Amino acid sequence: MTTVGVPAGWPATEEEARAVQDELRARVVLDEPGPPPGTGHVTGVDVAYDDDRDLVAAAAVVLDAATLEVVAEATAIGRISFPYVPGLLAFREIPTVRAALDALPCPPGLVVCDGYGLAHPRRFGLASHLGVLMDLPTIGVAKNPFTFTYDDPGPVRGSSAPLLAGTEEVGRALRTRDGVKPVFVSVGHRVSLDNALAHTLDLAPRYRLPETTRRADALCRRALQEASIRQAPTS
DNA sequence: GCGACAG
DNA sequence: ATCTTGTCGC
Repeated sequence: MTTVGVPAGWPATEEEARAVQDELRARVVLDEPGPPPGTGHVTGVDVAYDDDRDLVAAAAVVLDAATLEVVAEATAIGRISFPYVPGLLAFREIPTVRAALDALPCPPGLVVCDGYGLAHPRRFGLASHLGVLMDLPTIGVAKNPFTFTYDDPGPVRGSSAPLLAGTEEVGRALRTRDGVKPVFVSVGHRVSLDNALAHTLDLAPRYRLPETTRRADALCRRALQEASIRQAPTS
């Protein structure tokens, strides 16, 4: 497990953060299909917070895309680098997530983020931001529609419908389980929307959420617990 | 101005 | 995100 502070030059205000997004947005690559679904490595990343102790725990869990077995995992502990502001989530999560990815013993392959990529007020959500900074193929799978609207997909697993910002399609609502609320998939960096959907469906054969985010979520919570206990031991 | 708003 | 027990259902 590695420890990280707030990076030098990290945005301190919302205005600075938005300016960073407006500049980095130009580097997003949308014309690559990305790794073929079902092959290679797929890595889930997620973060847990302890606002009282100013702690962030991030986890990266690498799965074999064909079997969904865990191949490798890593965690990182950091300081909270930005408050939660809708549209600026990346500034809160990226430093620690990046450290966890750097600590992996193997290449992550496709990275699956808990949140959005293109589906973002300035079309530069967490998945796109992480992808550009680390030059990795990324997608975003979110649990909520954020500010977007969507037509309800058919009731059967695999059905999808456009996720809309006005009339612009910024992602898809994808049903991963029969009759269960869909997840919201958007492209991050260097992956097509069709492949993003195929990956997400492959990664969720049984539960609503992809195994990548389920594994990463469980691991970062464990890491946060251990870090909190270490900082405030019980006597 | 008011309300909504990924995690 | 996080605070949190039991409970309804396959």
